[in-house]
Amino acid sequence: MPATRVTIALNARQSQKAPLLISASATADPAAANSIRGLVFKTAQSKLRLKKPARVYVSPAGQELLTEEDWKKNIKLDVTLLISAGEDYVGVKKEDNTHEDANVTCPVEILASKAPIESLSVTQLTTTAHTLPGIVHAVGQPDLHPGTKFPIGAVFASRNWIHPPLIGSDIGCGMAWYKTILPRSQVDGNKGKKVAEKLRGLEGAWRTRAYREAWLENDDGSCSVGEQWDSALGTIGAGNHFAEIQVVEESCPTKDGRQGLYEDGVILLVHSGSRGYGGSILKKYTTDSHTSFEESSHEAIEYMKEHDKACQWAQANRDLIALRFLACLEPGNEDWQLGSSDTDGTGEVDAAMIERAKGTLQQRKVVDIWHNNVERVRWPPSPLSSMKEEVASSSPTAEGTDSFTPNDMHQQEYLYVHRKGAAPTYDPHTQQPLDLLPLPGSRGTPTLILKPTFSASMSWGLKNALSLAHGAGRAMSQAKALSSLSQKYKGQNILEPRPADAGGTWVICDEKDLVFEEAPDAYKDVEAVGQDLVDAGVASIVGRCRARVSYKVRNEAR
DNA sequence: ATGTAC
Repeated sequence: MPATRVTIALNARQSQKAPLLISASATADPAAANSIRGLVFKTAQSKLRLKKPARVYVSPAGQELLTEEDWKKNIKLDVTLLISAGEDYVGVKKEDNTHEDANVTCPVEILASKAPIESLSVTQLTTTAHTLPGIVHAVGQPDLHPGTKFPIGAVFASRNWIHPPLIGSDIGCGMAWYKTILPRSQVDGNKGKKVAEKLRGLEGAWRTRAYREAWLENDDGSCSVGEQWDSALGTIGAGNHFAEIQVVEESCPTKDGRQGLYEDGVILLVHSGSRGYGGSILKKYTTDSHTSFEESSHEAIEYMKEHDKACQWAQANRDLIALRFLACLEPGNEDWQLGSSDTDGTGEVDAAMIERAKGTLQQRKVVDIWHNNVERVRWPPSPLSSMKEEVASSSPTAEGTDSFTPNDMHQQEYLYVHRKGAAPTYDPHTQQPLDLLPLPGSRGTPTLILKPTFSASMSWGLKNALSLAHGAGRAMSQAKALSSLSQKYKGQNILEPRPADAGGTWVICDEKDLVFEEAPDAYKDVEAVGQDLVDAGVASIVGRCRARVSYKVRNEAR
């Protein structure tokens, strides 16, 4: 006997609905243990978030299902059941996809001219901006590309509404740069291969549960989220995540001299997120039909708490990945000893060792940003305090635009800036502009060092929604890259530099699909993406780095 | 992206 597919919806709000398969083994008798009624109520609780389902009506007839006969007669393919918390049948409302808080005139900006933009991603950007409740500004960065439903490389600022799907499952994903003390002579050319060989023992869990929990302690307490997810702490993950040893090939110190990257320096770029935890949060709080929360709702508050925890966890994860890499790269440094597996043998957590490693790591850290998160910000952006000087000296013509002056501060409100693959232009903690941030290419292609711009002409960050591109952006879907690039490079090893290319990258990737899915050809030209940011007046390119060793995944058994 | 969901 096949299962029967029906739709259940809230009687009070019929736009909120969910599909339900009723197996043939469920019985019509509402009093039975395996009743259809029980199944419907359970689904209404989990998918429609109706705490106490009480009555069921058939739509559009409005008949209430009470007796076994009622259930038997009415459970048929594609019927819609309206679930009530006790209230009477409210009748059929006209199907209306537009939310009353949707903003059909929401401005949508795409900061690209040189970088190719697929039309599907523009449709996704515009549709999202115009249909989700509360969106007041949407920006497509030059790395914009289509996602399953929502675009990647996009920023959405909303009033009152929080939309977890716009951040996605990898909450807290981002990038951090750390300095190493290696001279470039140790990573250039064929030396890169030797360095790649040293990168071992990085797959799988790091040390013990007790060590992981100790690593997750921070100033605000603990960001441990339970062993189920904590066990992945210190691992890079799959997809576009990586850790990369790079050489700074050009670098222009910024005028305040705080530039943290020096020419010929060897640095480590870590791109990873919250592993399984972020996805579990998205799943826990959203259903197919319930994806947006008003800021004061209980769900929004609980979601934000877990979101913030995932961001902390992801940051601790990047730090631990860096520690594990540094233990391989600088074996003489005792501060990194903690990064390797526990060879002391005692198994006891050495708190002093953790403190020392964290301290030294923070000294090495140049920048760490989240590019998948939601942040509450004052809007419209005002000249940040460090920018006062430039405000004072800005020309009177610029004042005539929609730019903001400190006098207008009281007109600001708080909005939620949702970033899905978009880097912030400032440090959310200090509220100061970032000196630099990475715009990674892919493997052999350069990573640009960006410096965000703040000026009256881009309305102090309104134009780019206080954000920049987070990478080159996909030019091909994973499926397309896999099929076309595995053909193109058939019989070739694209994980080593070509013999003529001394400046190339040694790639560690023991997953054969990933080799092609993440090949440079699958991405846009990072120089075009960077130039679009410059042309839009939102960033300058202050330097370039090149990867020497790019670590994706290693099969240790090999 | 992911201790995926079907």
